[in-house]
Amino acid sequence: MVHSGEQAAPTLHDLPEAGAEPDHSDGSAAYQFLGTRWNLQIISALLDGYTRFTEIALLLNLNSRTLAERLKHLELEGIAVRRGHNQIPVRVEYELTAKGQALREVVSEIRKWALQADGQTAMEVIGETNGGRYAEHDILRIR
Amino acid sequence: MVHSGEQAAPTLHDLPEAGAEPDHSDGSAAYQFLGTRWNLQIISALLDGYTRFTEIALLLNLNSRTLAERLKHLELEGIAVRRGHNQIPVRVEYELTAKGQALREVVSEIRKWALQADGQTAMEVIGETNGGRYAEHDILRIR
DNA sequence: CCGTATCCTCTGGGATACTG
DNA sequence: CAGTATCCCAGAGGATACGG
Repeated sequence: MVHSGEQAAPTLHDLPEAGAEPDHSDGSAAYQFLGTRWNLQIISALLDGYTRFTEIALLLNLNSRTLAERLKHLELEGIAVRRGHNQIPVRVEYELTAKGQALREVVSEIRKWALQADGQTAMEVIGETNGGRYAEHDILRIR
Repeated sequence: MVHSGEQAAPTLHDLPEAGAEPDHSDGSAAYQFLGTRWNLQIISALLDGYTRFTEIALLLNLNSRTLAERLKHLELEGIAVRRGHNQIPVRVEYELTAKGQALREVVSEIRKWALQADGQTAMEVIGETNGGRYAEHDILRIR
């Protein structure tokens, strides 16, 4: 991408060509989008009120190159908007559009799942380790 | 993977080392997992009752190599189980565990989102195109 | 039918350095 | 601070062929 016009997921908007084969392939654009690395985490961060570029980069420990690309993608999808307050020092804020806010439910469910999944995993671990102590793994952190 | 023990997402189970830096980085394993290409689609397919290997491969237009790897991963995560009926011709079925079934809510929310996202997008498109006809794009297909 | 084994290409994305 | 520009490579994953 860096090479010739960065571009992550097929921009939601796109259809293989009206006359092509009844291709069920690509799977819904939504899955494609949500299934793209970092997108969920970034959205999650935005939902939690993190709006600054650097803030998010630090939070997710994500390099600026990738974050910039993803945010640009979110903008194209109409999921987030960039609001640049031209002042010194530069201050930019990203926030979710209605479409982006609508993902709150999705993220919410994911968090629920992660929690119970953690529980189940913990039980498995407990089963195979002795003592009431948790092993030094299986701690699902939800950002 | 084929090369040296294929392995997609960090197996949910894993922690950078108890004594490491308070690394908030990696983001929850759940996001890592759901944010891995194909996982969501495969789970969605399983939720919809598609249980056969070939069936899923065709449905998602996914090659066997990748599908096999992902399914193996799902098994390791305790999200799906492989049930091999030893008969001729070979017949294998994959089904979700309780942990996997729990993802139904997540998938459900994603579908809802995709639908309304589609609506919003359609409206935008309508706004910039004339006539009541939809442009030949923006058709969100849900797996 | 259900995979595994190879080969091989493409690109995601980290590291690093630099601008406005 | 908020990116952009490069360099660069491990690894995702498609195509193809084969095996139980």
